[in-house]
Amino acid sequence: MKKRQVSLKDIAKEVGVSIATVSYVLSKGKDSRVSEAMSAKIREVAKRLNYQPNIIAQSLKSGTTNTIGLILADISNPFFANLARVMEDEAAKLNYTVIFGSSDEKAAKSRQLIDFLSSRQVDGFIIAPSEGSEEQIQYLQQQDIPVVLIDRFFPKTPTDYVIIDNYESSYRVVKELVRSGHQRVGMLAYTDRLFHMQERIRGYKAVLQDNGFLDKPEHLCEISYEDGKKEVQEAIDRMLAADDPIDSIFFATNTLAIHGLKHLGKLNLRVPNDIAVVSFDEGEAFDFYYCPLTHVRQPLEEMGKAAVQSLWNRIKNPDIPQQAISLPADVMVRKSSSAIMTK
Amino acid sequence: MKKRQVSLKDIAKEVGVSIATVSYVLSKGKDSRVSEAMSAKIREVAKRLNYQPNIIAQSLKSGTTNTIGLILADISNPFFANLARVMEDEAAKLNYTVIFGSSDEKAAKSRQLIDFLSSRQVDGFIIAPSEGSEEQIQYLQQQDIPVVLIDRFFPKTPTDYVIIDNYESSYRVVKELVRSGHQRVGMLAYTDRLFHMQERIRGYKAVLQDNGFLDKPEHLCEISYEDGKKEVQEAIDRMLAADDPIDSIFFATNTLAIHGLKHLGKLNLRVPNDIAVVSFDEGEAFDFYYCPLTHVRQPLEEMGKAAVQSLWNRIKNPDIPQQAISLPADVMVRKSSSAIMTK
DNA sequence: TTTTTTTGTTTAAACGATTAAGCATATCTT
DNA sequence: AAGATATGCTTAATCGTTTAAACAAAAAAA
Repeated sequence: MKKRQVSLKDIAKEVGVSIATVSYVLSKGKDSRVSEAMSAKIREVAKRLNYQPNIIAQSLKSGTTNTIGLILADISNPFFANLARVMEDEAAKLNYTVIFGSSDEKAAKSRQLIDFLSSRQVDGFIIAPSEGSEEQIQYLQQQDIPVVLIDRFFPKTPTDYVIIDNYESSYRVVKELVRSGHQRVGMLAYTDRLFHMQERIRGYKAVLQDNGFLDKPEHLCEISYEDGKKEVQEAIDRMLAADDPIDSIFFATNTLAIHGLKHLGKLNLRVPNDIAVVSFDEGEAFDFYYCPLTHVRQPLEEMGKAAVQSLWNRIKNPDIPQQAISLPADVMVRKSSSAIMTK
Repeated sequence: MKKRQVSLKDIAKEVGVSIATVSYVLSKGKDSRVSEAMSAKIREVAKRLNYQPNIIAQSLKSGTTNTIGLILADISNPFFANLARVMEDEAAKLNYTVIFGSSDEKAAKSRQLIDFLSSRQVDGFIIAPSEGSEEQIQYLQQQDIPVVLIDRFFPKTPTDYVIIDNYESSYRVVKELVRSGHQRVGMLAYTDRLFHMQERIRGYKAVLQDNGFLDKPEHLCEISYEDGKKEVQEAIDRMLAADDPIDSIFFATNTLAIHGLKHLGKLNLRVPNDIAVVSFDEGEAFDFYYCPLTHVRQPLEEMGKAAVQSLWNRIKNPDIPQQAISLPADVMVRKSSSAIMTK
């Protein structure tokens, strides 16, 4: 059986003093009124018995757990894994632990996670909210449980959040394609109503509009999360076989880009000569792609830090006004968006 | 301020009954002796007030938290991120939560994490132990805290663990190089004394030995975790500039491979014609490498599941004999290890 | 010397849940 | 009808910690 941890009681018994005295020494240190001799003795015994305070008990007493609930779409997605790592470190600096869960972009799973983490009494949440989770966020707010959204947010539900300007970034990266002479830009997006995705789409459309291109609905394909790979393949096939085939693609996320680029490879299409490509996000994977990718670089480090800081702020200071943090994202121009070579 | 959660007390007051009665109804259900009428009423009120049991309090009472402490080298490394994801799901099935931390292969960080998670009263640990953490593991065992090691283990410290046969896998993947005619195989490993790494090195050496090649120490380069990228570059440069330059490289981990392949690219060396390559692990990244990589495929899914199951087993059943699980790994033969083309 | 203040420690309640034991009533046995 | 058993609920202890309040003894002030 697991050995019972050493408790204040054990120390108290050993020293021959009350539990309270031990607690004062060990938790208050200098500014308790316990005599120096007694303090020293208690500390010595505590050390000898290897006392470790039971955080569960402390939490029950204090009503605070020094724990952050982190809900992401999928921890195995490098975008989220990297974010998680940044947050882990940042939280540790503030003496917080992170408990995470993957929602798989499903509102039901998100709901489960929120309930679960709530009952574990997390002090606050950092959430990349999935579609349909808006009421869940509102619920947390009604309960006055601190929440910071990351990557996405709900325009109609004011919260603290940390994002990048998706419209702007999208606009700029798609414009790269147009600037290098591409006229029939296709876009692959996920079929969700989340603001970040809609903004990326809006950015894409704005570029077309501003350059006098027709907005062809068949050039914008929305992909489900469930069967992304297959749908991406079909969408690309469709856009290439159309009367008016695309000459370039904008991938709205890293996962879409990964599926898409693999498929282009299978079709023996070369980037950028046969088809140009731009994408959101980056990753080790793209570093190995034969053609360096023009992409939107999200400042993961800053986003993660800002989210943790913002949450910490709200926890310590529940009544400050809501803080919307929009960080600048860089558009990294590489070869994949360059001009079509005339053969 | 954060609203206090609804407790049994609140329900008891509302219904006009004792806390115990409420507890019996809500936790024991059918087999309590509370009358059906009373039960129904209590359940109704609980629902109306949206009662969520306080897991912290339950944990304090039960001495069990349904929480697993997971210590990995780095959650942003895809190998570990994928493992983490598998474990998260598997743990959830058993009604366990995962709290993770990244050790960065440092014993000191590992020690901190263990202390930290212990004081949070995790029910057990799954650890990919870093070099120098052997006594930490022994300590946990002395405390009868369940531990399962993953990816690595300590031969002198018997524990439950889940690994693959690193010697065998290494042997087989290096043999691929030799089989296709390579005679001067270099190896990049991390400079740690951990068993998995030593086994991979042993496998490599065994292939050389079995094929009558001299064991050239300068063909085996050990890289530190701190400055991996630079050291990999230097090591490759050195091995190529030697009197007896290598014609192929075995990368002992995915991170080494990533650094190494990028450097080969910079040197304008083509795989496999200029230099052949085999590696441990896989990843999205390698899918985009121009030359499909011969590699050892670790069964992440099975490893993660086995580790969680094994830990669960030990938690529920502290006295069963230790279980060493060694899973088979596949060697995926691809183009990167193929024969040198004579030009 | 008496009163006040300071010092050093203990008592006891609390956090929210669980559960053995207790205690009435009600129902069953003979 | 008396004793046994079953039913339905409450009391109280417990997990490990914190902390206000109480208290006794010592030191300082009057």
